[in-house]
Amino acid sequence: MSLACPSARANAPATATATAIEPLKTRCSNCSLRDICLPCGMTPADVNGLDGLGFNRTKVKAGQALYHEGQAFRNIYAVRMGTFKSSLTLADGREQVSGFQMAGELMGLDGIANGAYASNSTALEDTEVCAIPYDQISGLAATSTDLQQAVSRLMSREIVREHSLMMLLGSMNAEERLAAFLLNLSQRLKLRGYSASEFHLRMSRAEIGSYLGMKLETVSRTFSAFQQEGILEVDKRHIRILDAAALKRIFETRVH
Amino acid sequence: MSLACPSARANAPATATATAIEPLKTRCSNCSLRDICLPCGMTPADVNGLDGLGFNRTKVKAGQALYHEGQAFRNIYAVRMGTFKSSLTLADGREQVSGFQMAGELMGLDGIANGAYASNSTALEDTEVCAIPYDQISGLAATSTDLQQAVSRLMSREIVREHSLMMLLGSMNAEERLAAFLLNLSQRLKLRGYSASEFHLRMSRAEIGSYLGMKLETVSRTFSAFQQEGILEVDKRHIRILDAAALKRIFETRVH
DNA sequence: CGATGGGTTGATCCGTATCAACTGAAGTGG
DNA sequence: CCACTTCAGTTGATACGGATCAACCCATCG
Repeated sequence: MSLACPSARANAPATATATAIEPLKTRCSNCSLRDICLPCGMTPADVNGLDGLGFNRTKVKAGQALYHEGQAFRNIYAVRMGTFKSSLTLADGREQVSGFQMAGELMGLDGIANGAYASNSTALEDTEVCAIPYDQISGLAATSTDLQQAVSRLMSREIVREHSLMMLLGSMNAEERLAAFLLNLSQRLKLRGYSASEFHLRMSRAEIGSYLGMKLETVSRTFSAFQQEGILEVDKRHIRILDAAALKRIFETRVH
Repeated sequence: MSLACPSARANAPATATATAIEPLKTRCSNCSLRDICLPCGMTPADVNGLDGLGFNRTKVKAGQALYHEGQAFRNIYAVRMGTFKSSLTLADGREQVSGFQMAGELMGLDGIANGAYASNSTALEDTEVCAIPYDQISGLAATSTDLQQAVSRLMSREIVREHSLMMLLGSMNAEERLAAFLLNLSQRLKLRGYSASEFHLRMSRAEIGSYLGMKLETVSRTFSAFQQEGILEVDKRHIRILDAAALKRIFETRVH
């Protein structure tokens, strides 16, 4: 529902787990993601300030971690390409997925609080990120109210996003959860120029289930139910939304 | 688990719903909450900067709203005294409680994203808050890296807090949820100099249930179960923790 | 003194978890 | 190139935790 507005560029010291390739510095001002990433809403002058930093671009292969819980916090990351999942590790070793990030979205903001990342970030496919050194960004923020506001807005947005997820987890049933999830994905893909009605899921049923607070079998069954009702066409991870209005109705009714 | 660190002082324009009384300006530097509120971690010099702003103190009576969803965002609020609940309004009018705030904790950070509060804040008892005008604070932040960092840290902390709540809602059963809730309360009360083992709940069973994603009857039953197991002594809203270790075990096992 | 609201407890029902069997696709090694 | 394994996903049968419905207690308040 909210437009994310994170950053995308390249050039920063590689983190422990990420493979640092292509140490080319990318500039925000001519990045294709500039309108949905960090510079979103900033004046051209301030975006030029960001250019001066020149962020490192890093590739992360499918299945690899960008950072881990507890690892020292250095960078905020902006997704340039591909999809990530954020997760927490439970006491018994199982993982709880806390979000999925796509192009233009920021990751790692939870590391500011304690100087260490509070979650894991894992690539769901071959990806590319901009590493944004936090000390540089906050140094620059001291001279640019604009940038400072942009970062604050992004963090606030993350808080709002989590609010609505809590609402979902606290008060919706399986169908409502999956409907909300699909509508959210659809909307974010659309914002990035992809089809809103037909797409490929980058995450497994188990990951969707973990994120939505339900078991993978229930996710699978709910997909099947939607298909039976003519709302979706589902073939493994390929999804086509046939009746978006019905999905919205399910989501908005939010009975239960 | 994380120490909150919001602000407490007084003197700002009253918001629509709050009763503006005592327009005395409070100073952070000699506020008793200074170590757990906004100035936490700041240098004395920067705290003096905050003093210069002189925040308005506002009283909010039990049951009254401090702000509503959609209302124009002006201030961040720091609880000085009493307890608040934050909530979202669902499509069907029911409310979903998203948090409880006590002395030293900040409210309203979700308003930065879109210039309007994204949640409601309601006093659970007679309370007092410091209204911190956001434009003043961000103006001052431009000159003080310290303050800017403090605000960022606080927002990040809020993100981390919500992460763990999502974890709770996504993967814990009724007993684990209530155990986690009680331990968290206990710990926050202790941090504020109150007893960690005996306290008075400011919220109803229904509010606890909404927050934890369960029905009020289930909350009540779970309290009874804990009492039967000798873990708690429960008399309406008066709680005494008899076996904190057992509570921790329930919370940490996090089976399910 | 009746009304109201918060809380407890019991009986029952339903949604989702759990366990299990199966399919198909992809990867591995002889 | 084909058995074999492995993994994601689907589907069925059953179990169980918590929701729901309902009755009741108690304190507060007009």
